Amino acid sequence: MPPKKSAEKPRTVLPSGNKDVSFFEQVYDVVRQIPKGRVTSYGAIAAFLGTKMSARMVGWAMNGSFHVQPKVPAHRVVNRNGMLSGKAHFATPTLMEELLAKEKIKVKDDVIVDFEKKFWDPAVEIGL
DNA sequence: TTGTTGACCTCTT
DNA sequence: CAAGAGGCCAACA
Repeated sequence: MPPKKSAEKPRTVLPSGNKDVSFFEQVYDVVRQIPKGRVTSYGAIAAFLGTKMSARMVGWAMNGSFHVQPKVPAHRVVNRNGMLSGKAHFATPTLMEELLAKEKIKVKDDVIVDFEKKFWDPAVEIGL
């Protein structure tokens, strides 16, 4: 085989040698701070980072959170409506519900019950 | 290289 | 009240 430099595929997240903190790292860090039994929304994280418009990026970050370490409790992150929008992206479509059930979080019709009560605002907990 | 898609949110019609 | 479009950043084709 000829000398091909691009032997490995580009890492989805956390490129090697990148010392600078990326938007994704910020998301992972915040999600890891989510206490057990609590949940947050993509927009809340995005807003805490500074731009609430980047809520989409938060979702993309979650996509790579599965192969990122330490593992990120992506099941604790839902959309603004408290709906398990990303449940289909988990290992199994019921995994998210299962994990939330272990957190004593009730899920009804793919929607977290008392979402507002279990809502964890990073801007208040971490934002000081 | 450009163009499109994506686990969203908010505003406007 | 409901539906549509815009906008952010990154990865994939």
